[in-house]
Amino acid sequence: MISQERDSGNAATPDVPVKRGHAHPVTLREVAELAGVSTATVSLVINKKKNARIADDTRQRVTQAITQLGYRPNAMAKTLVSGTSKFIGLVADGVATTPFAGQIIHGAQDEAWKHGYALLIANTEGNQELEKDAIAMMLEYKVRGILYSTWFHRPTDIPDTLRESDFVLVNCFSPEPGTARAVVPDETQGGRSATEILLRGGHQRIAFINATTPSPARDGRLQGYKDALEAAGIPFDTELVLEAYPDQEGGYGATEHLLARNVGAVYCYNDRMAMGLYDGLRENGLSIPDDMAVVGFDNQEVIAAHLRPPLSTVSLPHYELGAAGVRMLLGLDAAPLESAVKIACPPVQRASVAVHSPA
Amino acid sequence: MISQERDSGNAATPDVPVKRGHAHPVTLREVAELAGVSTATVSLVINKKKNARIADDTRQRVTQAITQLGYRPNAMAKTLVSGTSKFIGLVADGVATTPFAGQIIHGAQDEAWKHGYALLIANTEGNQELEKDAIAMMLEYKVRGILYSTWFHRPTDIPDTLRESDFVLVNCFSPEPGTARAVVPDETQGGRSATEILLRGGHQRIAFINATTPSPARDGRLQGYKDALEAAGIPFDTELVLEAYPDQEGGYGATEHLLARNVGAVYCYNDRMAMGLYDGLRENGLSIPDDMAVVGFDNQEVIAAHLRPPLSTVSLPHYELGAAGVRMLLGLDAAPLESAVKIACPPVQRASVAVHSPA
DNA sequence: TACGAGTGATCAAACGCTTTAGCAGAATGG
DNA sequence: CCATTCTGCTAAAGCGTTTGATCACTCGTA
Repeated sequence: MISQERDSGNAATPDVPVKRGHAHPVTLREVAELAGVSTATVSLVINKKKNARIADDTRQRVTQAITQLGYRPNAMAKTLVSGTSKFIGLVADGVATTPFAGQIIHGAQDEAWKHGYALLIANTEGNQELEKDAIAMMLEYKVRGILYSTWFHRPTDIPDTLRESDFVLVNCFSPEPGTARAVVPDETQGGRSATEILLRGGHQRIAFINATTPSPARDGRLQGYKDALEAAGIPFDTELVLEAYPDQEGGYGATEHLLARNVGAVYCYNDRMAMGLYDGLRENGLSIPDDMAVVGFDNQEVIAAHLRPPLSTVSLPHYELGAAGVRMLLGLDAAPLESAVKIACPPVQRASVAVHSPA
Repeated sequence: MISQERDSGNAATPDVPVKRGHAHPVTLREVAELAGVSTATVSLVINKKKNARIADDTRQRVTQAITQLGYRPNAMAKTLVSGTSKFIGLVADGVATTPFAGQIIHGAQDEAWKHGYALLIANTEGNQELEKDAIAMMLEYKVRGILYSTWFHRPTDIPDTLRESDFVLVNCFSPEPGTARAVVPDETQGGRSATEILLRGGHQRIAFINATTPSPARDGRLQGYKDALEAAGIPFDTELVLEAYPDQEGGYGATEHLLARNVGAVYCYNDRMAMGLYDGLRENGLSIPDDMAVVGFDNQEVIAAHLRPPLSTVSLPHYELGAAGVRMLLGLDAAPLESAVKIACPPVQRASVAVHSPA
């Protein structure tokens, strides 16, 4: 005990806050006693209450006592008084699992932090039971609100308990419109941007390899493709829309069908398909972007930025989704109930599409 | 008031818990009043105190009141009384950012949940200031302990404030041994396993493309390679160890040097290098695994499982790191101070190495 | 009959903080 | 010189739980 009295080597600086390890935490009262004031005064000083009248001298003594004791407020006690915590809950059905969707966490965390909130996360892996428990836990901790997110963009049912709190759907939306605030990626604009990259590359005959799996992404990305063509005055040709399972194998498998279409450019439903397609094209002795210009979708870093050549694509704005979700929750962004707010999917140009030098 | 008595449209099912939206939350006292008992009794019932004597009849009335009111305990109040919360803090320098390391979150979350804890996460992106604030926040919320994690395996300094709480280093370790509990991947065993995949494939002359960037991984993976060779009675040949920047471009760039070595098998420092190498080999008209057997390291799902052919590799056990970290923190796993606990990197065999049929 | 033991439930303090009403004294004004 | 205002600070209630001490009974037993 005695030997613990001073930190070894610290003897020269006596007024340094004592390292108390896990000892009994310092409370407001102790600070008050040291400063020779009431706890009320200390509280007022700490919270810099605007209309509290505190003598400068007193203020000094208090702050001095605080640092001397190494006082740390007990957030639980605060919350108990105020009724709501500085937590924002994030329940995810797999955000932590899937690679890039972890950005939702990241964006939410950054934005939350910016406003003095901390993130309480729960990964439910789609397990209903877990999900219920997670939400219950968050409610018990009096979270300011809950972000309910999915790892891929889709409609989702809203658990009953979620309604006991403020909440915002992130990367998903309610099938019945008007019942929940939501923020989702703008698939249509994304599809349009992707197609436009190819159009700007001077291509006219552009194929689209869509996913076989039904989803808002599938519909939106196709719509964007159509929109872009229409805007460019190019008639939409059903023949040029293929379908494949949205992964590398799907993209690879689509190669022959693609080649049968006699096109010079292709827009893939996602980067993984594009990656598979790269292999397929290569096996056919075709080079990218000269024989075939390719764009993907998702901007899945590990893939897109490092394929040979690097893949032009469109970003899924996961980070922004998380951040926007938090802002909506806190009422900083408009959050219409009628329909989901759409976040742009910005195009990312890389070498898989050659720049067009108009002859 | 009167008009609120019943939920509109709910008149037929009077005993259903009232949906109270964000109204004043139900407290213990209200439950007690409804049940005609004291709050103490309600508390005892809720917490199923073993040595509390409660009449069955009373117990009934209480539970009935609870569901009728839709009571939810206030975790903050509980925590205030008990002194520590059911939170485990996770501070990460980029776990949420980098794709597969999100698994640390996932593993920690699952394990924490299993023991009744929730995860409080903070992504510091390496920002010291943020980090300090994050830890402070966690301390204020009286977390049970903190997991301090890094997105790649490395030595790390331990922030002072961290010591005010229980903590475990995850995927990193203290440069001064004996000062902190830690859990890290077993790079050496991983390197050995990777090499063994090739050895089992019947290869004798095996190159290793190591990273140029110094790190425990670089050292460990090399050591494992040496160990495996030694165990197989193959002399270590410095010539066969190349170095490159650990990404796709690095792997690609290493191709020619590799080919100059006249080897039939190569073990890459990571999957990204292997991915680049695939391109390089292909351009040289070589096929995998016939002309060159390849193994990687990391088992980065998006890449490894979907290259053509799929890549044999070794898993970085991020999920397990997170889970083990939590177990250590809670004292469920042994957690020596002297040195970091090593978690196995299990090999994952895929088609990039042909099975050896001994002649 | 009275006593100890058991039973079922309550009392009240404590957890650490915020906040409002209000008090004592100093300064100001008429 | 007294009334008023201002200044600086405190007392105390309250936030929703937990928990050890206690209490009012009812039995069985000596």
